[in-house]
Amino acid sequence: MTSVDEQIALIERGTVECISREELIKKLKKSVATGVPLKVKAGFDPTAPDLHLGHTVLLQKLKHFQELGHQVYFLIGDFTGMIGDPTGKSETRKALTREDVQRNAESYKEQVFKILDPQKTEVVFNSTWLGKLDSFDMIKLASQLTVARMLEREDFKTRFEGGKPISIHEFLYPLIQGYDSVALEADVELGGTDQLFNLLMGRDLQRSRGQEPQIVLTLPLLEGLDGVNKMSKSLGNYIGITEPAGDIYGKVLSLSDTLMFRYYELLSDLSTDEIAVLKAKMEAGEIHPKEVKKQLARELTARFHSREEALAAEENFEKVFQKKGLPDEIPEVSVSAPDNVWLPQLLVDAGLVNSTSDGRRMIRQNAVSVDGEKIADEGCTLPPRGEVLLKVGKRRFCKVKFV
RNA sequence: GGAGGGGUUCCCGAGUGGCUAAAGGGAACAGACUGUAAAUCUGUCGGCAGCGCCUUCGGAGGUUCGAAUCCUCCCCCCUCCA
Repeated sequence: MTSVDEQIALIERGTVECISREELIKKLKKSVATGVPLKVKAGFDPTAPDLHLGHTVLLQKLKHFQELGHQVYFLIGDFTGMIGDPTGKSETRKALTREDVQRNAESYKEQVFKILDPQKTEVVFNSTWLGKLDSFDMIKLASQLTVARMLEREDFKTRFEGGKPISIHEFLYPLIQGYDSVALEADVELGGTDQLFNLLMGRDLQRSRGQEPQIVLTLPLLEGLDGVNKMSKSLGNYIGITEPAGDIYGKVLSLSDTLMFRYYELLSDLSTDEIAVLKAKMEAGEIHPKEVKKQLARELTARFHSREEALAAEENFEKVFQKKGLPDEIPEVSVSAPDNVWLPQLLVDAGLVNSTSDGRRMIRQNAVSVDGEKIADEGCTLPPRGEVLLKVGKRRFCKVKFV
């Protein structure tokens, strides 16, 4: 087994906070001495089976623990998922059924094991123990915390002060998450920096039940493609790990230069020294920033696909965007039409625009081309024969086959 | 339980009877310039087989030639008091 010092070094790499380091050392020493691995917990929301790069920051850290021989508990928060979280008002979130949760869990496993070692990962569901709590237990749990304490949490506080609604059950979330740590007797829990409050809750609850409090490790939140908000599916600023190689590659390349180094720091396997060298060279004008970005794009694409696919994606990318050519794979749509087709309608059928009005706007904006010819007339119609290649803007292509 | 404020198009937010498909900002999209970077400039930003018509302002009714704007009931949110 790796020595305590070496373990600490790997564990601390890239983490924001470790509460507390002394306790962690103590736990590691004990683990080395007894040969008993630490229980490392991380929780995931069952509603989002699409993992993105933001999640991988955490997964990489879990992987580090596995490499050090510890036991990872991948916790799926199905209990909360089945209740249904009403915070996102825009789309009244449906409560998940047992089947949904099960399906999502399978999808999780598939994705997670691209990074984690399935042999050393235990997937657990919090409904296993939370489902057994009765109202009495729940109230008892709730009595352990005051409202003032709750309002210490940044997002609750801002919402409260800003006059935004907070439902009572949202107060229960941190408690429930903390209770998970009690149930698992977790030694370490990982989470994003935004989870700090919830993570600490686990410590409080464990302590109050006579358990040794878990170590809390927080990891930085990865900014999404917009460079402002954290990467999240609902904001649509994410790179999913199951996305096609070309998409991952392209999205990485569209990052801003500043954000690029953030991604290097949080995601790359390069050492901090290597990254510093790259940055210095770029600033000295020895390497073009685009080359630095390409390297990152290759690395990340290869991680979720393969080296070959990453290179193919790069080649394709250059063909399409630098030489304004055509991608290797263009989606194809079959359309049947008795008469000449109005172009805006065809664009809708091909899924390139949302409505004919939208299509007309695009034509007016000189964004539409048919077989490489820019179209200026929104009244344009096409004879329904053979195949045509439609293009809207720079990156929307579709081959339409008339049948 | 009482008093007051509010719910507007993806988001924030103006709009108190016709000039409002609805100001302004943000996001997004397109064009120019680029490195599908940033910044900047320009334009678009409900729908429709086609520019005139249709559907939108929490929901349902009503008044009116005409309603996001007025009335009634309902739903939801916030603040203060108890």
